[in-house]
Amino acid sequence: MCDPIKLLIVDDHQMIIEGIQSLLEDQAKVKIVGTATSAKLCEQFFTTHTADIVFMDINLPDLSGIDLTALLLKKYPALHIIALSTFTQGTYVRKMIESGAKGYLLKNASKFEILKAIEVVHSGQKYISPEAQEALNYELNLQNKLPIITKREKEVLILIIEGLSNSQIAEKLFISIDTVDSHRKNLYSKLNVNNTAMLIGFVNENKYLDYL
Amino acid sequence: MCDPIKLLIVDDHQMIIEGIQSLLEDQAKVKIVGTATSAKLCEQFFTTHTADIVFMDINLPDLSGIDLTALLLKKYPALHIIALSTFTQGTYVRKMIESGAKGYLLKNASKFEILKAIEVVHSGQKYISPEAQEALNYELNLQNKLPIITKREKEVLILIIEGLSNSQIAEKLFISIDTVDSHRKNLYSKLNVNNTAMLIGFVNENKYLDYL
DNA sequence: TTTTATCTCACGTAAAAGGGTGATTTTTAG
DNA sequence: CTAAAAATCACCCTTTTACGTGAGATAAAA
Repeated sequence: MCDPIKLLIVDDHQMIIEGIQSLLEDQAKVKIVGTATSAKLCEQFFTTHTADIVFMDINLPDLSGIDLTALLLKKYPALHIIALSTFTQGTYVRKMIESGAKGYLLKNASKFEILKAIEVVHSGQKYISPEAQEALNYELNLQNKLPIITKREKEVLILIIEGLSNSQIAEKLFISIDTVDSHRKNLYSKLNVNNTAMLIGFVNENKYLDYL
Repeated sequence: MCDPIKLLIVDDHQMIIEGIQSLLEDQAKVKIVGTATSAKLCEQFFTTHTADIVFMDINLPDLSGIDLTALLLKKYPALHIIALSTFTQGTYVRKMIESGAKGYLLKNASKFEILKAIEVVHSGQKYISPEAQEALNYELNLQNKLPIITKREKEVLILIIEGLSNSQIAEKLFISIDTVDSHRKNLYSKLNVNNTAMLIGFVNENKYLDYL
């Protein structure tokens, strides 16, 4: 038999850490080599230890699991990171995968599913839980349908949402009011709305700013 | 020594259940008499068993922990329910307490805090974790500070948010445009904003419609 | 290099919003 | 019953949006 898989758990919930430990304690092929309740502690861990697989919570007190994942993989590209989240929201799944996570598990995963994810990911493949996969598909589908706006349009959009008038935006961006007006018109046209309220409504409904 | 405290854990996350069990297994004064991963299973539990304290997750697949708490307490008023949540959001804390929960614990609680909560609540007092208490105070504070708008103003507000113009609103409510304009001005004045975007921003930031 | 997209600006018009003030009627609450 | 609050409407004026059209400059992609 080969060496056990070295697992690091990064989660700020003591209950979750204990839960995973408890679920995996009878598994010889997986060995929990450490736990960390913050991004900082996680980074410290890697200065003196190594791991094969990391269970990564998305909500950490100091840094998001998404950013921490990207950061760790830059330093240690061989790491296999599996996201661990309460949420099925497609945006999270997408961002974790984009950050380089090899797996996505929900916190209501069964012992069986946890083990499966570890094995699949350790073998070099990806494992995304069915619910997360579905949310991701939905997300990607939606994403393709959403209109694309330019960098400048996004800047203007954000300032509009903040309640600035065209003239205030113009002042802030050092451009003419007419230009701001043009961007605004283009936004209305692209997003298929015809006033400020509808514009904001569109952004909120589609969590549009998350895509940009 | 007296009988151990009978604890039921209601949470749809296997990891959390395992975690709590693991944290409490060496405690003689607390005995976990059951676990339930849904509201339905929780209700079934009580048809054949009893418990002193219930750890209640807020997000359950079939029914919210808030509603389940109210429902259980109607049937079994002697129960002591402690909410268990990832979230510090004041709204949740408030609603759980309103539903009759005697405690509020965050899922990153330490073993020590969990035990303390159990003991305090079992003795008949309330235990709310410091962070949750703070969020609750903030919530109640905020609630008192939020301006009060009238029924009609609320109707107009909603239509504004939906993107209708004053004239469209007037048509819909069978009143004059000037009247709609008056309501709009009063809204701006009461909520201390001066354009549509800021109005919507205020509503979103404060989840204002939830209070009305 | 040439096309294409983006960003920029201008002008004009009509509609809507933003703001102030005042007044009547209806409802609600003390 | 009476005072206060809410809902209604009117008018004025200024600013901002909304919509159309056109066009030059620049940067990116084919």
